[in-house]
Amino acid sequence: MQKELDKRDLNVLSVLQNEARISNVQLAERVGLSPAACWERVKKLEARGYIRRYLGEIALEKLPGTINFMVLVTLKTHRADDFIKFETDIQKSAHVVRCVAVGGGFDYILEVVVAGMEAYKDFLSGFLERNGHIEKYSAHVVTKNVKSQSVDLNVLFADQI
Amino acid sequence: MQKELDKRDLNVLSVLQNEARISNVQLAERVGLSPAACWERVKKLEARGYIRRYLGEIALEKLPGTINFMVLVTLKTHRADDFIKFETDIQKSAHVVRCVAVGGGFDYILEVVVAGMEAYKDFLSGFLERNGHIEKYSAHVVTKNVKSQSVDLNVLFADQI
DNA sequence: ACAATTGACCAAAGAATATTCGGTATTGGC
DNA sequence: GCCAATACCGAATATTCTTTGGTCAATTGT
Repeated sequence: MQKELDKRDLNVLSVLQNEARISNVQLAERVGLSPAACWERVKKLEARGYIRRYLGEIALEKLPGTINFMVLVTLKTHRADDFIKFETDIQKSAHVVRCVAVGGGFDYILEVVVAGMEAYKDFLSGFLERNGHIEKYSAHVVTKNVKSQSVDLNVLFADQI
Repeated sequence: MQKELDKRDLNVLSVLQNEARISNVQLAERVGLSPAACWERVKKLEARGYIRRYLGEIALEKLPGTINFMVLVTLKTHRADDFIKFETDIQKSAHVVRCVAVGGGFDYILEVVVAGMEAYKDFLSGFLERNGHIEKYSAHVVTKNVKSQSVDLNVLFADQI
């Protein structure tokens, strides 16, 4: 199995990234392959882990009463064990939709979705306060979704395409 | 056209959110509808704007040299015009994949993807420094993608389902 | 150099799916 | 009661998926 992605692979990824429900026939046309060859490539990209999954972007703000907020978290202690414990807790919470570990000033950035003010308070007092590992946090309600798009692979790897 | 989402709509959204490429036949089975009825529902949900689009989640960290980072931004001034200008700039940058406006302490949180150290520095010095509206910012390199999942609509609206 | 192997590709075909269409039942006004 | 609107189903056609077998070119081992 080859190690790198060629131009066509990047092309396939680039299309699927933005139009996950495109038919294989159309995708094949776009990248200049026969449907069968294209299908093989997609399956391989999936198998090799370049495509994690396909998801529908739901307009959560249209659902009544949802509150979206970001939380910056600093842990008390920074041993490997502390990180693991915190991250397992995060995985369990259905309200945390995203969590990245970051460098510089604090440790994690979370994105959280709840279904109302009550759930919002419950999350902060319940989940965060009860978690013994957290030194401090700051919660920031999302007031507007300014932008949410995929990386343009053609821009990102302009030199390789 | 009805205003609310019924139990089945939430069900459909819940499935499509996580498995955007599921076949309509299988989706119909899961939500207990005929394929035709299910198809109509999906099309309506799309037309009503509850489903924004379908996207493939690409494992960017597997692509060679990509750097992912978050930026917290505070604007100098806070008139409506300042926000608009900043947001238009954001829309133009292919490297900014996400931007939310937030309350509490600072104004925006950005998520940025670049293809190497050089592009990273270029972004900070170029895009951010040159933008006259920014008072201060802090950049935080993402060291680990701890979690990235969709909201569980069944949990979020447990009472309504 | 030269098989043998491998991988990517294509065309074709059968299986499965999407999408359209007509028709029925239920609902909510009027 | 009656009409219109809506949600649904089953069936039919158009399109697609997925498999299969075979060609070709590049790669590998000898």
